[in-house]
Amino acid sequence: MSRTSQATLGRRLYHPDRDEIRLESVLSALSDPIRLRIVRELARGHDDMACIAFDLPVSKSTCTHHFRVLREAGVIHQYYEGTSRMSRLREDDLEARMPGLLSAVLGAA
Amino acid sequence: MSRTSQATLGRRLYHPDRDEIRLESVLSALSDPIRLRIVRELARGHDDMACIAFDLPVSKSTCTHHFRVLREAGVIHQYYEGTSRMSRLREDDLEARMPGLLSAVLGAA
DNA sequence: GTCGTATTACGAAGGTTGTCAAACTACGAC
DNA sequence: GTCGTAGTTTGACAACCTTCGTAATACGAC
Repeated sequence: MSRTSQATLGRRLYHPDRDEIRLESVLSALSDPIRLRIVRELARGHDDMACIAFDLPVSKSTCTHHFRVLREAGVIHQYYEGTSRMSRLREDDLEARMPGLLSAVLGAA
Repeated sequence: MSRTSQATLGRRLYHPDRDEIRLESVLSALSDPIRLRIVRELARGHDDMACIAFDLPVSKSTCTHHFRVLREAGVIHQYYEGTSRMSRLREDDLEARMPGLLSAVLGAA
């Protein structure tokens, strides 16, 4: 304990490198309606968003779970800002690895 | 019994209509490595293919299962031809419902 | 330090998925 | 008719996924 502001750094969040992002994982991450909704909101979303801003119809722990799946698949980037966890779409990385995929998903009915 | 060539017709295969194809189902269907491999082969594939032509590293029943998932998601169309079951990508339907998705998936690493 | 907020971690229930083997059905060739 | 080939169906199993509640943690404000 002790070290006060180390904690934020201590809470490490795994993010795959750009070239570690796997198509299967991304598709799988996007195949859940709640996660799709998160991604759509992030895409519409003008700015990075805290988890709480999404107002999802699930419990807090389930929410954490879905954000983790998206992050570990490489779809979103997350970082701590005070007590909140901000999320941002990894649009550039996705576009580099699977060109057109994200926009096709967002554009679909 | 009796009616000889009725049987092929009797074995009905469910296919969703074009406008029943759901994004989540398609993404989920494509998120499995074996199914992705099937789709890639079909896309490269010049012609409709029988299941056996794929030479997949799984048992027959598992094979049946994967083809069914693809068919019920609306990704492929299947029909009987003698003792074989032929498969074909529903490229037009997919393109109409989720433009660019299939080619993005096929183009990805 | 204490308190409140945002979030994570743990553990469990319930459902779905991928896999197989064994038994079965449908068709074509003979 | 019989035989072989292609595929299905059933039933099983382990692994995973989604969900939750509860307990714990990290930070900001006081």
